[in-house]
Amino acid sequence: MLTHGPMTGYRLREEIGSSVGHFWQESFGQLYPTLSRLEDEGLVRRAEGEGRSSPFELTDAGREALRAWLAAEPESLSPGRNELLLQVFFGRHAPPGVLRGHLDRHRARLEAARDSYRDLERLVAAQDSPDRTYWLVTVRHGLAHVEAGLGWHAEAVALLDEEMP
Amino acid sequence: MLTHGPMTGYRLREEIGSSVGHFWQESFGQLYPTLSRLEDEGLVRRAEGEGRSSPFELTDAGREALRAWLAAEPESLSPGRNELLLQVFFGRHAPPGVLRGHLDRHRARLEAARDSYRDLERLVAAQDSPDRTYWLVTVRHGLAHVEAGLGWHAEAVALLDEEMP
DNA sequence: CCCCGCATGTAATAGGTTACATGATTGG
DNA sequence: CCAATCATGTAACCTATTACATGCGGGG
Repeated sequence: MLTHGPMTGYRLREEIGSSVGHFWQESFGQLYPTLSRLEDEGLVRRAEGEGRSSPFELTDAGREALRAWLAAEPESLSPGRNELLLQVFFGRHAPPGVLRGHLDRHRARLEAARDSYRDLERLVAAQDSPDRTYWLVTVRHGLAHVEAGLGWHAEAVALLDEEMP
Repeated sequence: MLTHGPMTGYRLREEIGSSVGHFWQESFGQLYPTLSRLEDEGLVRRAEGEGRSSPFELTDAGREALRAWLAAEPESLSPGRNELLLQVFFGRHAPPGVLRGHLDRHRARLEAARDSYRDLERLVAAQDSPDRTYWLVTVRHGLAHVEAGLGWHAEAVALLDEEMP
């Protein structure tokens, strides 16, 4: 994230939240110790602090480490846990109507997410930055999955309605 | 999972892996302590052990707890972390071709996952169980998301190829 | 002058995985 | 009889979140 320019840890977290927040997040309890470690390893250094704070900036070694990380095979993301799906799986034992409620509230969350992805898409598409296409691709990922979720919802409701009319 | 019948902890984990494994997984280090806790709480009990092992079975209180959990609002799943997307986001700094390699290997993994979901779908669709529809819905979820991922891959490659022809 | 936002950090805790240790049973 | 599988559990470790503690500076 420091390729965007020198930043304090606090600022860094804001930047993370407003750009890669949909698929990556860091807490302060993680950020500050990590920054110290990176400083020890010579990958970042404290820039001249104008005012009170001391922002961090990338060193040449840091830029090199970034390139190395980009070339490394990404951790194939584990499926993670999805409690809603677990409830669907055992749905036969649920009181009537309960599952439908879970699914409909899920759809509402997906629709809200779709709206915010669309806003973000417009925002990214409009800007003139060398990063533009890369960022757009990550937004399209979010959008594609949210839309898949909405399609699944419709199908799920149809299938389950047959079951218990 | 004990609604399927009494089971040992070992068996339970196998069952988890082969049914809800795509969206939920448990390790032994988690399973055995949890079973002990559930026994203390009176939600499961050790069934008559035919042979060496002592399988667990649901108590009435356990079945009631299952219904209560099914009615509870599911933990809205956190976005999680996706290292591939992070690499795409910072892709401008990557050596040429590297990103494309990551994406193509990702596609191969998705295609393999799609195949195994399709197999599973046939398997579930063919069986005659009161749980059939519920299970099918969870499989369709996996399939929908894998297919969304494949669509995204094609789009991503197209967008990035414009960028660096 | 007081509150809010910027800023840094630590401690407690949670949640989970991996590795280790152990032993019984069974099929080849 | 030996290897693989079934079976149970614990200990170490790791990763990350939450809460807590602290302080500065600027605007109302």
